[in-house]
Amino acid sequence: MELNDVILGFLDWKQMTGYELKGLFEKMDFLPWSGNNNQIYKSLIELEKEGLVEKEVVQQESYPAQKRYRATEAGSKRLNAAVKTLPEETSIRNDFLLHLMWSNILAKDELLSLIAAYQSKVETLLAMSREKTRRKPVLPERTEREAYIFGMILQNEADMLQNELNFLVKLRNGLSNK
Amino acid sequence: MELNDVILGFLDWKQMTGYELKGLFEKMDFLPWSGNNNQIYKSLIELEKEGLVEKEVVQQESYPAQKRYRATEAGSKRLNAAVKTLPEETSIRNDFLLHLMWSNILAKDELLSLIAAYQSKVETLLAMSREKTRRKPVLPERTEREAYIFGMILQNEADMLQNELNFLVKLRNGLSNK
DNA sequence: TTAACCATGTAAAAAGTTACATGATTGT
DNA sequence: ACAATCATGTAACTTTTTACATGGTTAA
Repeated sequence: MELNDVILGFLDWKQMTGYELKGLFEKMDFLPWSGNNNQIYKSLIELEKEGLVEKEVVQQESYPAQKRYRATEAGSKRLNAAVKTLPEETSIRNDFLLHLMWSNILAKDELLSLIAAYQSKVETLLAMSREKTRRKPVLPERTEREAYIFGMILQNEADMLQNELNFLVKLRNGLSNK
Repeated sequence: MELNDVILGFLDWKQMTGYELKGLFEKMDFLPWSGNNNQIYKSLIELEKEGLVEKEVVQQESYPAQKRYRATEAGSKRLNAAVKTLPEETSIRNDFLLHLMWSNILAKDELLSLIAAYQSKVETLLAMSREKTRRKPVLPERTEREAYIFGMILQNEADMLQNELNFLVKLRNGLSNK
């Protein structure tokens, strides 16, 4: 699933502008293409050219005109096909492991404080993740099943972080006598 | 830690060629810059220009000449500094979650078979990961501590996959009555 | 004879991030 | 006054992946 497919999913859920999409991408950390993501505007133009979305221009008094997009029939079909493909394997980029890899040049106390520093970073991220799950954003909840699924997706991030913490604890314990 | 720093780590461990480095990057899945990675040659030239590595050209009868690199004093220093920086947060790219996100358009049996298909993929990856850990490649084991650390790094991949499997099982259980 | 290995590199394309650019409005 | 929000886009840059390019050797 690439960026365009995910956008298609949102626009199949409800009509919205590029600006609103940007906000959603920012909030949902499990989506790649985060940060200051203006490729969305380019994608929308592309999707429209392919006939997968259609737009409606809404003039406003005080703000610039909105371009409100929604998925077309063809867009829904394309989304359906994309969802059914076999998901790619999860790719993880763990910078901590790269540090650990060459940590032999560190003294023991330096190594332990590196681990401690990273661990507290992960703990902070976990707390933030839980907080975000608690006051969850507006999510598609068209059915009970969908509501459950989005709950699980939000949960997943915390699971991963907890797993990382477990690893760090194991690591420290193993290091204590070395 | 960027590509050049990781290369520096290898060359601080022992002298080797770009070709050998390529092989190691391919084997170690926790390293980004995998696959057919020829940027290594460019990096080596760059590192040499910066005086962080030095090369020795070894002529061979039947094969092309080898350029054997090793880290310089300055290279070791740079590596040391890089290792001490606070590691970046782990970034995960989970394509399965993107599928799940818009799986509302699937019938229940379609959803379950999507999950099953992905699960068996993860199971295969886990088996492969364990197999790789069993007959581990030549790793730096300059000290007992380093040997332990590389063991843990290899372990980490399996941990992550197992965690993903646990998530999938939880998901299926939760879906059974929806 | 075909694939894998040894050994080096260049080039192009794709994907992703960051910065630039504009400009009114609303809340602290 | 300053930051954040609303709203759209372009441009440049960095990173990563894929393909091209060469050419001998060794093992199944």
